[in-house]
Amino acid sequence: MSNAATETANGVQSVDRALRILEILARSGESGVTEIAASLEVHKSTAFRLVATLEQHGLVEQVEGRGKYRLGVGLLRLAGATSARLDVVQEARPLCKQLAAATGETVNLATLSGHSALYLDQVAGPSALQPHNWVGQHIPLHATSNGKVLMAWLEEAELKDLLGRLPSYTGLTITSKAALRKQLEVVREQGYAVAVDELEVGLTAIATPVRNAHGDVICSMSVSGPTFRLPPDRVDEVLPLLIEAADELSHRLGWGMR
Amino acid sequence: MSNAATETANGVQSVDRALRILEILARSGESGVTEIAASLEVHKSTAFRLVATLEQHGLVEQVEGRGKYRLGVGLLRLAGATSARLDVVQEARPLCKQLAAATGETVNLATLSGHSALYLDQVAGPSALQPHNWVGQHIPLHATSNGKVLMAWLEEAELKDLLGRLPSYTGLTITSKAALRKQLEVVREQGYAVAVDELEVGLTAIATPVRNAHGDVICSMSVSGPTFRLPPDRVDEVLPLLIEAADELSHRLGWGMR
DNA sequence: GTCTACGGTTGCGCAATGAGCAACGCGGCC
DNA sequence: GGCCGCGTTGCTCATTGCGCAACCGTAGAC
Repeated sequence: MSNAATETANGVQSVDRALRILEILARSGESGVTEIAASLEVHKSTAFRLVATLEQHGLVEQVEGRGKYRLGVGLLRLAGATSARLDVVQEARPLCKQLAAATGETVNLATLSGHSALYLDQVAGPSALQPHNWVGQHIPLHATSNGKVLMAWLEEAELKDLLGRLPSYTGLTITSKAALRKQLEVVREQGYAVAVDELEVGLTAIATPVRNAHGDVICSMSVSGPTFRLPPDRVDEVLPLLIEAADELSHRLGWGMR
Repeated sequence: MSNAATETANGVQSVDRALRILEILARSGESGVTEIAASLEVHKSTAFRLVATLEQHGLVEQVEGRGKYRLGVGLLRLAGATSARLDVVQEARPLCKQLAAATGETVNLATLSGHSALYLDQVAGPSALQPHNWVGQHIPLHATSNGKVLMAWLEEAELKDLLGRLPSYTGLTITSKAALRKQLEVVREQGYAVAVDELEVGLTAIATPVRNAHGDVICSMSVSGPTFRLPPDRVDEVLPLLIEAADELSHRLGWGMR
């Protein structure tokens, strides 16, 4: 009967709508009820009730009494519980902390998710405030050291699927497929990837693979910081520390035990 | 105040149930459909359909084909969008204000920065005796309640790096590393730190830790005032208020639930 | 200062939709 | 092999969630 427009295979309608509201808010940052209702193609009141229910659970909150809605802190609690059960993150946390302390820079853990890199965890260096929290964000693969590492050990078929458009973010972003493939070759050979000013001018990052018991690359660990603090010779200093930490993590996940 | 307890208030029933499933999974780590249905006091099939809808949006995932369900990485993505705009100071402000009003003393928020404590925010109490504004100032760690809290939960390596010279400011300043370590032990045990006349004669302060979703101590909240207004018995009165405020802040930042 | 418009909020009644039931397939365990 | 427990699915009914329309703030224009 209901040959709905988009993918509405099955599922509970109102729940589906509620979850779409969360996604809308994630994308827009802030939205009003009317705006949400328009996006969902439902009546204002329907959208309002859904939002109200989400609000009761702390997943959304309204900004300043009367006004728009945005995602709430309840999500942080849920996400905390999520990453707590991801054994990789759990296992990695002390290592990341130690690495962050040793290098003074920010350490990230990223994995492949869809067509981009999903940042699983972040430990900031001793600098006062967290630079920019990337946890949960999807970051383009071709412009980051993490992304290069995650792609480098993929099967040809999977890789091909990921290499779509390669948008440019700075003058140094790799935008040609051939050049990227060549890069990945280098990454595979040397066992790590570097990205200098490729995603953002002034941002340098180094990444290495983390393997599970089967030897699959399941995520990548990176150290990143402002380019002026991470010139080539400093990168050479940090690299062994990063590799040591990532190898230790792989080891704890069963890699190399046989 | 504390959510989750009050149910069946109003809102969209199916959405409410779906969100409760998320909370159940956050608490249990993994649950089967039958188990969830029992918790919700609904039929198995109902629980299944709700879970299936959550799964379509990546908020839950089933472990290994046939089996139990757990929270999914989609939550990390949503949480990423949340924490992108999340600012500790901003989140803390109303709580600090309330605490300042309740205690009549000055409330501060401090974090670790290099080798000292950086004061992020300050809300003065209504008293006539206004202390000078510490926001943006770097204050020695070993002579303040905030500093002790910030050090108490550090890794040994990081702590070692911080314990250099311990200059004396008053007759009561802790200047021996052994004594300081002992003090930190106490702080860890009792969950708060006190400093009386250690930085300045006539200045008393109490501080408690604020944690993020991972449980890391990211900053400390303190109440401070002239020692004559904060004798030991008054400290005992203020303490629960401070702890409540700091815990609430931690809660808003995602701590708890595990 | 008044008027208008816009956005969030709420009571009401109908029917769409989500919940319960029961049956099924599939493992694991006696 | 048979039993039991699990997740999963078709069917049916009435619960419940939806659309409507009216309400009530605030904000901006004239």
